[in-house]
Amino acid sequence: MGVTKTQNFTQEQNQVATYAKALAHPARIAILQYLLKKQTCICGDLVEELPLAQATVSQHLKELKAIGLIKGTVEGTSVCYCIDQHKWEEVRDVLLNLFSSPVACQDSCC
Amino acid sequence: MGVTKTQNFTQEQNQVATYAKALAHPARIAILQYLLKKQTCICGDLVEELPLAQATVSQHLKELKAIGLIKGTVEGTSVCYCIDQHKWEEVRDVLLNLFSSPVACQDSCC
DNA sequence: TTAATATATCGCAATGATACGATTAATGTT
DNA sequence: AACATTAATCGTATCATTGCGATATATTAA
Repeated sequence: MGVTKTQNFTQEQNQVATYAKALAHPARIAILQYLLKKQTCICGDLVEELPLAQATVSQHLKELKAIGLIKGTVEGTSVCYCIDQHKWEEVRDVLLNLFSSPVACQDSCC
Repeated sequence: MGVTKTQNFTQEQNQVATYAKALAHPARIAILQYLLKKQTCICGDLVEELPLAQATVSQHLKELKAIGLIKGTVEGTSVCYCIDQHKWEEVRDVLLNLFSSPVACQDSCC
């Protein structure tokens, strides 16, 4: 059917999956890394940094904005993008919460 | 086109995206949580735990196996599933490495 | 050997994601 | 006002993902 049965899973499971999906494309990772590296808002020159057309970059930015991981502020003819610190830490914590669980099953168990 | 231009991004960007994609479905999160909770291998009763058909569960397991996050051992008529500790820690570290970067851009900057 | 049980794979249908050219919208410049 | 610049949106093509019934495969039990 191609439709994820979201309603049959817990809120936490859906949240982790939603955050992971936002990170599930190298272009979006590249955008986040660039925003982190520059230590400031990026106004404009994001398209030149990526090997994708302007429309495609805009679409990836839209997805990151949709979950609140980045925010854009109109600044003249261009738009300044920032990582949203609160959401950034929330996503980190949600992922960390899953991966903080120790793996009990050792090599010998099966 | 619908084809991700993988070759135009760095290995690290693709790695993060690949791991994130494996986590980008609530059913796969549910599987991992169940394996963590049970503190041991799970032999058989995974299908009953999920609100999905057997074929669909098998497919999600296949995806987790494809990146090495879980491993299956044939045990009689059933298969025992474990989380692979090494891969688990690697995925955790790769994600943590991205999210350990501080967000320099504060509220006031734009 | 035959039957039962459990898992994987196949085939199909429906929806989602990716990519980009073209267009639109908004702002600044002349 | 007219033009230039920048980003968002639209339309469309293509491939990927999700889901499940049906079937194949493998092992155990009778």
